[in-house]
Amino acid sequence: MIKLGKLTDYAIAVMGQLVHEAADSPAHDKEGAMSSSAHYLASRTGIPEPTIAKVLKMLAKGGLVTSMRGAAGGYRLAKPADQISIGEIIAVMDGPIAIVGCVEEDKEHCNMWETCPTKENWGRVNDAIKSALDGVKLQDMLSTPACGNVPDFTKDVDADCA
Amino acid sequence: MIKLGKLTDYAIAVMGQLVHEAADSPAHDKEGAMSSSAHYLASRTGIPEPTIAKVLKMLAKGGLVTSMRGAAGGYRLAKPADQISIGEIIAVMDGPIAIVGCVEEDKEHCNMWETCPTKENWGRVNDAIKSALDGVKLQDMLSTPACGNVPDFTKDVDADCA
DNA sequence: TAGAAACAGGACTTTTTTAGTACGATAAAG
DNA sequence: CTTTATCGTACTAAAAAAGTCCTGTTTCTA
Repeated sequence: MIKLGKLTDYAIAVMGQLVHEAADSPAHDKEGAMSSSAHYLASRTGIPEPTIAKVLKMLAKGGLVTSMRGAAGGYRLAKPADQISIGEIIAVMDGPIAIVGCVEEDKEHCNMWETCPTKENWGRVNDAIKSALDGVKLQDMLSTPACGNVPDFTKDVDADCA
Repeated sequence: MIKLGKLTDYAIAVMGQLVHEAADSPAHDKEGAMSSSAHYLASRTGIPEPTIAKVLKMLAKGGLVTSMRGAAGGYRLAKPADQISIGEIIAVMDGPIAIVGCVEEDKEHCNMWETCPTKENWGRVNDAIKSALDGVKLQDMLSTPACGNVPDFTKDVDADCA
C-alpha cells in the first residue's frame, strides 16, 4: 500500500496541535506568541517524547515551524494554518513527492534518461499527485490532534478529539 | 520520498514487454495469441528470472495477465494495453492506493473513526491521486521495456529502447 | 553567575518492510 | 513419461524506517 511514513502522520498531528495552541494563546496573532515545548506537545498528543522531538526537529529544519531555544523555548507554526499544505508537510518529512525514483534529480543513475519516453508521463502523474496534496491545507485537517493516522497510544490522549 | 516499490517498476516493464510480444505475434488479436514464458521475459527485460516470476505471479493473481501452464505455456496481457491503467498495476503490486493507513478497510484499528473529521479530506486526497494514476495507461508508458525505473541491469538489455 | 529548561545534531539500535530465492506440487504438450 | 511451465508458499537476506539516547549549546530565572 502506497502510504506515508508514521513520522508524517505524527507531523500532521503535532502541527494540528500547534494550531490549537496558537488559537488559545493570549498573544495570538502577535509577534511574541507563545511557543510549545516538545515535552508539552508530547503530553498533549500522546506521541512519545523522543519521537516527537525528532519530528519537530525535522519540521524546524524544513521551515514549517520556528523554534526557540532555552528555558521557555519551544516551537510554533511558521505560517498560518491555512497557508500550510499537506504537500509541504509530506515533502519535508518524506522528501520530494515523486512516485518513481526516475526523477530529474537523480537522472545520472538512469542510463537512458535522454531517450526514455516515459519520463514525461511520470512527470504528469507526479504533478497531479503533487497538486492534489498541495490543495489540502493543514487547516482542513483540524479539529482533532491525532486522527487520520492511528497509533494506539492516542487513546488516552484528549477529549477535544471530537 | 514517496515512491513505488521496485516490483511495481518491474511489473510495468514486464507488461510493456508483453505489449511488444503481442504486437509481434502472428496470431495478434486472435484468441490463440502466443504467450511468453517467464524465462523468455527475463531474458528480454534483463530482470532476474526468479524475481520476474514472482512479479508475473502477482500480476496473474491480480488478473492483469492470464497464464497458461505446461510446456509452451506462459503469460499474456489480459486486456489491451490502452485499457490497463498504471493505477491498476500499482494496486495489484502495492495494494490499494491510500496515502494513509486510516482508510475504510481497517477502520477498526482507529479508535476514533466515527468522529474523526479528517477522514473525508484524506479520502479526497486519495481519490485525486487515484484518478491521476488511472488516467495514465500502460500504452502511454511504452516504447521501451525498462525505462522509468532504472535498474542497472537494463543496460545490456536491448536496442529498441530508443 | 549557577542551575534548569529546552532545542540542535548526530550516532546508534531496533523493528518493520521489501526484495530476492528456493522448493515441492501441478499441469500441459509432444 | 519426460520436458517445460506455472502455482503456491515458505524462507532468507537486505534495506529502510522508526525509535532512542547522548553530548553540546542556548536562554531564562533565581
